[in-house]
Amino acid sequence: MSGNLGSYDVWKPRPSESPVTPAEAAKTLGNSNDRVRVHNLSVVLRLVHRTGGVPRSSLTRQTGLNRSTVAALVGELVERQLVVEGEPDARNQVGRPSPMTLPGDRPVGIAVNPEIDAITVGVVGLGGRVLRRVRRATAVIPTAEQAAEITADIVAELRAELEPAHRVFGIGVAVPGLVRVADGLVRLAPHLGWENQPFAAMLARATGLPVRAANDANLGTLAESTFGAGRGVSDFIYLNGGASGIGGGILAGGELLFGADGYAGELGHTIVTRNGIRCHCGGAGCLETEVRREPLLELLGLDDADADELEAALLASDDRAVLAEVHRQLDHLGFALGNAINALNPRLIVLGGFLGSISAAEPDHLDRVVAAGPLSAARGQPSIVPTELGASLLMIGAAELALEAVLEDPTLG
Amino acid sequence: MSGNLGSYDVWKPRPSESPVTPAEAAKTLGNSNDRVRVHNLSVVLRLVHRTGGVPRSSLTRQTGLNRSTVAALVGELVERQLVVEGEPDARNQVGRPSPMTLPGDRPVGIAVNPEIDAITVGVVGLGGRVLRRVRRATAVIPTAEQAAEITADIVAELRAELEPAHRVFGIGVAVPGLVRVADGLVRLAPHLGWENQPFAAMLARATGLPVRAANDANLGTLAESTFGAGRGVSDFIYLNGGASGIGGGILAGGELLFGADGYAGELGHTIVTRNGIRCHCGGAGCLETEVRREPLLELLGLDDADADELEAALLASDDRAVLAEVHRQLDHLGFALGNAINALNPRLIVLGGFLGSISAAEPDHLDRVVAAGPLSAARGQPSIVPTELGASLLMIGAAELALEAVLEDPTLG
DNA sequence: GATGATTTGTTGTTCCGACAAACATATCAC
DNA sequence: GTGATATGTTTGTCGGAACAACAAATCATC
Repeated sequence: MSGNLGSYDVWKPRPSESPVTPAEAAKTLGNSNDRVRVHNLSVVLRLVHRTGGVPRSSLTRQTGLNRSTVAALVGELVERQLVVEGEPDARNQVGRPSPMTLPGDRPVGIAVNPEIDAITVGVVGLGGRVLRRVRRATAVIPTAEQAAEITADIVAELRAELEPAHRVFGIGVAVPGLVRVADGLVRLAPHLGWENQPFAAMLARATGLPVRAANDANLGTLAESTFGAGRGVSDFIYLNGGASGIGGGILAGGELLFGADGYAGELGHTIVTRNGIRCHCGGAGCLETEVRREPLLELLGLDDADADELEAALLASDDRAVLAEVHRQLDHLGFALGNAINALNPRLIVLGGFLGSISAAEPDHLDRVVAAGPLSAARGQPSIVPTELGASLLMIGAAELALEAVLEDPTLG
Repeated sequence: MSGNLGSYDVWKPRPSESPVTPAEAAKTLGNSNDRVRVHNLSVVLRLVHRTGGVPRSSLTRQTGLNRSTVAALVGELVERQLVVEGEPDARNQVGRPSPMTLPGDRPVGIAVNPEIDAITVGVVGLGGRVLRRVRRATAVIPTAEQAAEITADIVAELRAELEPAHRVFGIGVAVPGLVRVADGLVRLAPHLGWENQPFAAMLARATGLPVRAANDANLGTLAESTFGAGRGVSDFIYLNGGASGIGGGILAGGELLFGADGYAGELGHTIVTRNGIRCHCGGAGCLETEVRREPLLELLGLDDADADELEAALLASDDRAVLAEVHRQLDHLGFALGNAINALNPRLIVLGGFLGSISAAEPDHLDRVVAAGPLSAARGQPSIVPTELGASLLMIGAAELALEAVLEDPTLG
């Protein structure tokens, strides 16, 4: 129940009783002291990563480990170029100053986000720092093969620049669709027109780097959890409204919820009305068929607008039809959120994209709808807040997937 | 990523970056080797607990630990009377026979389930074995104070019988309502008429034992996960239909999902229709106002019936009105499940109580409804199965809560 | 600005637990 | 019976974290 090596962590026994395969068992051979070491290195590195830099004394407190142990751990991480020690924080406090432990510049992860009109590739260092960002427009919607090829080209160029000063630990892909996280198969990405495309495998072959893939909104959730509005919150729901629909992710018990295959969090396809419009997904009356950006843009007489522009236009408008549409959409959103809150009891709801815009346009409406939901009086309301991370959200989230390997086992470095 | 001390387990870093209080940090003092030991003891004990007994050689394989280490661990557990070694399994296999490691009889947890007309208390040993079960009927619906008093009386009687042969490690309470798991406050138990009753604290004071409390359906989920239909499945949804409504629980990533306060899994209050009947919970059109046992009993001309009798009656009936009502209820159930599946991507749905009955009466109907849901073609269907644990479900689940302390730290024993 | 209190970094030692190797034992197959 | 195989048992080794004692750097106070 309490921490193991430092209160910062808890052992959680794997719950399944699935027999361990010989291959799996073989992986666990070796000295257990090594494991303890790896774990403690991981704990320290994650703390530095998440905070972007902390005094070493703070690491000692937060991990509960001995001063000398933390010194040794940080020393090893410095040697592996995963962290650097910096000048002590200038603060008014008695006692010997403690050197800052900062994320190192060397380790980076590559983030990839294929879209219908472009492929974006980013280079992200520890601490969620986006170092580079390349957006390559495509003439047509790329096939998975084309996307892998284009991405591999960009990655090759970036590596030529980056290495050997930096070390690329892997690639994380944020896919607008259903992704089987186990092997990175894109089961269905409707807007890209991809179905059953082993995109992670393609990209791994083309680049020689380890590749992991997941749903874009799930990775957005991860990013918000580590660096954004969800920092320090162990249970929240993230919902993002984009041009291609509504994506979502669930953080539960401090863990991103993937579900059995990685398809969890598809709150955009929550059915919000029994006799609604048919959705491409096979259902009808999905949240994302009822709550869309287009009707709002049309009513506002806008051609195109990003979330900020849309929000400004909504706030400036006093058109009754606009207000009615905003209310209609917020009602649907509130319905979906109400049921999700009921199932998940989150502490927080984070809204991104145009969902943030319509919520900001009528700040109290959504709260009221949610408050009218089941059990809300007894349970209490989660706060509803906008995203904190802007354009870099997906880059950070996807890179997190790539950097996870070093964060979990810093001796890889 | 892989296991630490034995592949059976994974370290999971605590995700929140909340600063560790000095008190918390103090708890983690001490030799880290102790921690490793405690964890490995815990792993072995849990394996024995879950399986009800395994050869020691199997423990070696499953944990990935060294033979000699496992021998030492089992030895310590035997010394602490948490497990016993038995005769080797008679099997046709070369090699020296390995002694069976069986759950010890000494450690027990006490399970409590307050209901509107009775309080049930059970004594459960490791391996989910229900040793005793006392049901004390009450003339009126008990208040929290009364329930605590009655329970304390029963517990005192049981302890007089049990001790010192057995050792009671704590009390787990399954409450039909919203329970704040952190401190066992019963936030709202509508049928009992309890509101903001610190039931766990009351019972702890009255018995002197550590008490934990949680929602009954959540504990049912835990029981099904450890010993029932959900064994070995890391992502499933459990839904139970009882006389007082519909309760649910979610197992996600191998962990019971409690949410921010412990109110997660309230799928009985999923809103399934926009203009439905008002529910006591404050919402309207909740699943449990639309899907109820009473209309079925009425149509069948039954006065009262348990799940099995209801199921038999449903299967025997050829009344059109009955069928229509079953379909109506399954449609609502399918709607709620469809949205939950969409959010959580479970591998399995476990139905208990009369929900299992109506599903069994029309086996394909629910599957069809769920299959028509959003993204179901791409995602694939979870299987829908009935519960495996019968009357002992809540006893086992609640006791699990009590035994969790020893399972987590066997050196307490 | 010296002095003491306080906090933290540094160094050498100790202790504990898991592993490894060698041996012992019990079963199966022939 | 004999060999192969798997597992229990015993003893020694090794690694990592804790601990203690000391050193260093800051603040507070006079």
